[in-house]
Amino acid sequence: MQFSDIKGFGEKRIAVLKAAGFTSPEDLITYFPLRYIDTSSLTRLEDASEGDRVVVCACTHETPKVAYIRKRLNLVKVKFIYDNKTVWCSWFNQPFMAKNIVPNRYYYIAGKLKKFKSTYEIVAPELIKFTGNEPPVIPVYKPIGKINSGLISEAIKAALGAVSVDSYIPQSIAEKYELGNIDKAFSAIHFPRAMSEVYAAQRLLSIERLSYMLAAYSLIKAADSDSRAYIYKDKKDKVNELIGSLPYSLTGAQKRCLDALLCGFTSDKKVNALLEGDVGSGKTVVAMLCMYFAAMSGYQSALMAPTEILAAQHYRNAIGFLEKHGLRCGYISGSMNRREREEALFNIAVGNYACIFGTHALMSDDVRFKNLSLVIIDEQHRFGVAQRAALENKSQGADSIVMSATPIPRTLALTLYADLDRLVIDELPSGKARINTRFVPPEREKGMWDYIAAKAAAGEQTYVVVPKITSDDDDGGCSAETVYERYKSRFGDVIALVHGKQKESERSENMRKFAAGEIKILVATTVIEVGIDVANATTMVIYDSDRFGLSQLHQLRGRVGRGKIDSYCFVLTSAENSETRARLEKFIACSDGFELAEFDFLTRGAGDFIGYNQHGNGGSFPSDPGLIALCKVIKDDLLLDFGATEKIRDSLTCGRSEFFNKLTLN
DNA sequence: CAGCTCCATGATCATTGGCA
DNA sequence: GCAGTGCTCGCATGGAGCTG
DNA sequence: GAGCACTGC
Repeated sequence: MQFSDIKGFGEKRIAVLKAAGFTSPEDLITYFPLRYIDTSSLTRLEDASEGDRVVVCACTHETPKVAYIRKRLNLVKVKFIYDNKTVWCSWFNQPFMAKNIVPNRYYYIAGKLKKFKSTYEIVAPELIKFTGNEPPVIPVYKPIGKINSGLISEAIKAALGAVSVDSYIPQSIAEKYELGNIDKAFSAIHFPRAMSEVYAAQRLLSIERLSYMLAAYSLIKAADSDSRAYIYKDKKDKVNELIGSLPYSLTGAQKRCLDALLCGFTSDKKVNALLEGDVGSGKTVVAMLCMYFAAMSGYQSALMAPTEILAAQHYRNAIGFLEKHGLRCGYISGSMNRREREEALFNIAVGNYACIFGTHALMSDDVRFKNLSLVIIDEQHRFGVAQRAALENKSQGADSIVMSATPIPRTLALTLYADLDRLVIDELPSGKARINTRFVPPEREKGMWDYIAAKAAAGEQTYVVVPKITSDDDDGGCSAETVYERYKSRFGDVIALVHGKQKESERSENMRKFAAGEIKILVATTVIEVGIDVANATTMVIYDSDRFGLSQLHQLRGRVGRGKIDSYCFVLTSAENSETRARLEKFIACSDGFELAEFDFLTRGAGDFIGYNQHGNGGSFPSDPGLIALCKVIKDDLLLDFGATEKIRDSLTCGRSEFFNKLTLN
């Protein structure tokens, strides 16, 4: 089937679609609606609040006309009547709307509600003619170039009529778990007769997708022979020697994880581990000790980081650490010039470098290792199935360790990383300061200020974190700017503001001043979440704390207490409801990132941990722990089914696993 | 820093003719 | 193939935040 | 006004 078979698609539009990566109508099947307009459930505007998406059915009695307000701005504003009540609809710069709207005809009007006193208004709503036989639920797609939602819908309709989607889950298993038919689910997602059909279909697609992924992981793991290709000499004593020479001692958790890894290396099975630890728990040292161990047997090891900055940082650390102990370290990144790159490639290939650091450039084809026995990947949650398969391929026979800094909830990790041995560094280095967390009700804010002032006088510093930069959207929350002004009038000049919209120079200058202690109070958005380390900062204030996930709050809290002085984290909120209170209670009571992550996961689902790269929610990742558990069970059944296993294996080798493997973690 | 996408803004505040 | 007609659908811009 | 289908050449 071709686009040209569909009415409305000519030369230009087909070109647009091709440019967007859609070669045929079938490709559009996984282009899910952004949202739906449900004409079967009309909104009572009295019950709706500002900003809600509403749908009403109304007509106007007047002939609309265009008001020319000034150059380049005109307005069509029409009084629509529904149910004896008035809704104003305005269209800016769309003068043609005036002649499109026929008086005394009924329309469905869908858009975001604005309220003023007792009047309702919708700016630039969608207008759908009421005919009495239109579909009850109308899908809305994100336009592709200048191709509008309706046209996309037409193409999908044609495609769905011409092909059928088949499931990775065989009939028998689908029946066993009452999953329903995936082909029908695709139709339901695009052309639902009621919203309930959409939800059911989304659920099914999620299940299909995750169980596919899980099965694929298992297959990748199984295809990769478990037995090791590189035999290490038992040089644990050398590693211990190195540990002894460190200016600090390892924590119990670090030792435990390292031991487990070293035991793995010297066993006859390959190591596939997930090494998790909070920021500051010392994962990197463990990683480097492993690299050292590999080098003691004459092998190469590689550490891959997600960004150039991190890769470079690891490399610098390595120079100060591993090179001192006689190991040559190399670095490779995409931004090297030709000469540097070639030199690096040469040294890697002949084995001059024992330990190699870099970004994903490490994975490119021209990088050839002499004898790579260990691959360590730092903080990559962005790898889908395909990449994981590719990496497995690249590092044939090598041990691999995946490091993650964001605590992944246990339940989720056990599912997604079922093929990896999970090691957790759940202990922070001793000698670190305690952090006390307190809830500050509004009436105590003044008292808190006095505390901050006292601390500032004593030379200690404070972070003030706010969820957003400006407050023009005015949803009632605090903004960095308003809080900054308030603090400025209270504390004077010892204060600075930092946010993502500032010029880099301004931001880094403020950061520098804070780090140097010239500034005592830093008002900031979440830009400070990572990569700032000021030992003298002992107080953290978080406004509108309900707007952050628990894990994020935990990350923020980790910015203080980095020196020896005990620290405080104050959380404020204007939210009253019991659920947000419960979350904050949990945060206050608990200082373990993993526990918080788990709590977030169980109460709010996986949304905070998993990013989608799909439009709308069709087939997004199941965020419900119960559903994830179900997928695990289905995965096991899939692996027992020969036909299903073959199908999945095929999809992997063809690199054609389509949308079912496009999931990314963040 | 650049380039991208998403999203709010744009005019007024009431709909309307008689009263003070 | 191409010109002409008539159909349907249709804003433009800037700020904010994210990604490379 | 853009893009497309349709008609008539």
